[in-house]
Amino acid sequence: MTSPQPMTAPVPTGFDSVYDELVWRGLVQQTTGDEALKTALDGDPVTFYVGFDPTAPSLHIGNLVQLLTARRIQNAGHHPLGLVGGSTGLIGDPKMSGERVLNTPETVAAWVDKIRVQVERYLDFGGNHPARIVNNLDWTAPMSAIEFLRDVGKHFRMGRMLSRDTVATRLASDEGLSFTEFSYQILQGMDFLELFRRYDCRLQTGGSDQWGNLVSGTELIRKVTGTEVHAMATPLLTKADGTKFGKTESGTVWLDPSLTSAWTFFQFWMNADDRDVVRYLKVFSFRGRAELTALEEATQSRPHAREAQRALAADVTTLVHGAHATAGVIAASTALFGRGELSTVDEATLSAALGEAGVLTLAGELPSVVHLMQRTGLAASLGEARRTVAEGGANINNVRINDPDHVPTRDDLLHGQWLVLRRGKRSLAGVRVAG
RNA sequence: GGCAGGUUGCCCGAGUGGCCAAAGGGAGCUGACUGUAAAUCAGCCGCGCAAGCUACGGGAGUUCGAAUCUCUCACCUGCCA
Repeated sequence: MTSPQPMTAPVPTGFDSVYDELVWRGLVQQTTGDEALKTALDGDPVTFYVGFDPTAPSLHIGNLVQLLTARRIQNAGHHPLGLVGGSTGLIGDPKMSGERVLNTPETVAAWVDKIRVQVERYLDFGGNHPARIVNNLDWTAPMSAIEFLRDVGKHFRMGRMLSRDTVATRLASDEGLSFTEFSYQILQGMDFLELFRRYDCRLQTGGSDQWGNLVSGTELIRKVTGTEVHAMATPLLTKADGTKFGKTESGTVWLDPSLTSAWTFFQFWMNADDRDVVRYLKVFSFRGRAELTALEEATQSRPHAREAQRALAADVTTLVHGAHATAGVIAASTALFGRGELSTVDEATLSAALGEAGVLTLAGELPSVVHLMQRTGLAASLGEARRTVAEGGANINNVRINDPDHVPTRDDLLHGQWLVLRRGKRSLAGVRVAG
């Protein structure tokens, strides 16, 4: 994260109504009332909130959907509240797959700090309708069990709570469901009520998996105050090939550069399927309707040029990692996936590129190609590296290596110290020979 | 607490004494075709150059030889208390 404030003034979206824009971008799965929500968003500034539980040391690109949706609503003139779940993170939202392991309060507190910083990056804290960060631990921690049960619990009906999809599934499962996790929906409902009281917050947004929790809040507010407030859920992003969005072979795509490098992050978007790329642009890019329509047309008429993928990768990487890192990654990609003119790449670009891909630093005798592949992590074992060589998938400086015992020489070093090691078409690593 | 069934490689799943590093499927990897795409086709897919080593829930046995048989421990499932 190079700057806490990557986004400049709102760009024209091509829409008069932010609600219409959200629908067009495919961000509206379900609301408490489409017409009522549209009217509210087209009117005076509304305070709304979106929450993130600290279940990991970083947010990931699934959470980014929520952050950018909030920013779009803010750009339309509304006040966002970014909530970090200091209390809900201690309890755990029930998952279909089974009971969560509780994290220690120290761990949760540490993650809260990291996630707060990430949330701050995507909202605007200046201007006429600044964002604000809140932590639900602030109002939950001081509350006594008696207050919780009398003032909040009394408004929740067991039938309703038990009918929740996740709850019903878990109760029917072998593992069952703890009272702790069962209570989660009450806590989240309470958050909305509290934010309504403190800030007149009237809208909560979240992923479609949060729908029950969102409604838990609107219902609580109606019962306690008689006021109708809104909730909006975004759909789960899908991939055309049916696999889960947001994962690579090596796992979740995180926003934290120490968990997912800018290079890996960029490649993730660059590799988007033609069938998915326009939908992703609508969700993750701030380009307006006219531009996105042009990119959609480009994908259809000139798919090989992959203009939409380039725009998507550049836009999202810039948002998350900053313009500087993105420029480096683009230079890197152009050089390393180019036509083998590696010698023409200047050392600074090469060094930055390989730095993103991963570098193994060596001194002394150069090892053979299979050892290099194994030590850079391109192959999990020497045997796998040998197989790759036998299959014709091993390259040094864009030259295919057919002998597993091939040892590069000093003459092969680019700029006197670099080797570009590639497995297959996409997996790259750098080797830097010191001394 | 009793009785019955189960625990196999990243996942699912076959295998009931040697021909088992373990069928088949999925995932993954590589090549061809391409566009750092999709689809398709082909090969690969425990570790090791190899000899060999490790592996079928943990441990102990029987046997020339065990994923397969015996004992035991742990966990899961179903039925009965």
